Amino acid sequence: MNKESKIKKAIDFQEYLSEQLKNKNIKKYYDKYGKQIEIAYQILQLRKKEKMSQAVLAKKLGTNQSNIARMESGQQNFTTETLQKVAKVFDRDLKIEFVK
Amino acid sequence: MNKESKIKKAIDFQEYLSEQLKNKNIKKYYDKYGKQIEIAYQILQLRKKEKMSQAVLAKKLGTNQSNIARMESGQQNFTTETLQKVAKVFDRDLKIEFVK
DNA sequence: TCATAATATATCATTTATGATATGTGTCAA
DNA sequence: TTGACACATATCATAAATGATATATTATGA
Repeated sequence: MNKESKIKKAIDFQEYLSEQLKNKNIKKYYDKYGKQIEIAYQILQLRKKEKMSQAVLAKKLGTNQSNIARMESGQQNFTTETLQKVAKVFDRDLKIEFVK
Repeated sequence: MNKESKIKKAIDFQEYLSEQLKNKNIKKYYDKYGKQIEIAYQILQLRKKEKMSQAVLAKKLGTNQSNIARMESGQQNFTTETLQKVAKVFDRDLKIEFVK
């Protein structure tokens, strides 16, 4: 079975991802940006769940809509302070750990 | 039982912390800086466990000793990129979540 | 004690995250 | 169609993270 058909057969994101990461370039990119894409997605999900617009979330965070769009675009290298603010808005605890 | 003696009787850090956080000023400070102090501590522990000096860790991270000291002092508002680099050095996965 | 390593602190330059405004694009309901 | 809303993107200024060097302080072993 070649790579393409393996990918087509992939049943979930994890499987798809591990296949993609066999490509050195993708791997390198992922090591650097993967985490922030993941965070971006989490924030988007939290916001959607509350049926909140970017503008409203922005106000709650003390910033502006364009900043939220940037945050959710996955191009953001967040600081812990920013993540803390987001957690507070959504009444969550921010968990940051180095796990084996 | 007054506050002081409660604190003295505190058996662990969590208990001590929740007592301290009843003070509004401490609470406010903690909301802003608590997470980074926690991270600082985690990094220190990882480094100590490997019996690694700040200078050696610095080299592995592509930075310098003073920067590690700053990181471990708890005055650092880390970015996810920095945390990713640390995770990589210690062969860990960085976990960032918003938990209920 | 002394020498040396380890860590902390001060300071500066540079890069980057964030705040902010403006504007473009698409959607949807009236 | 038009107007309002939601989101994306471009750009700029500013604050802050990080890189870097020097030096002070502390810990530790000979």
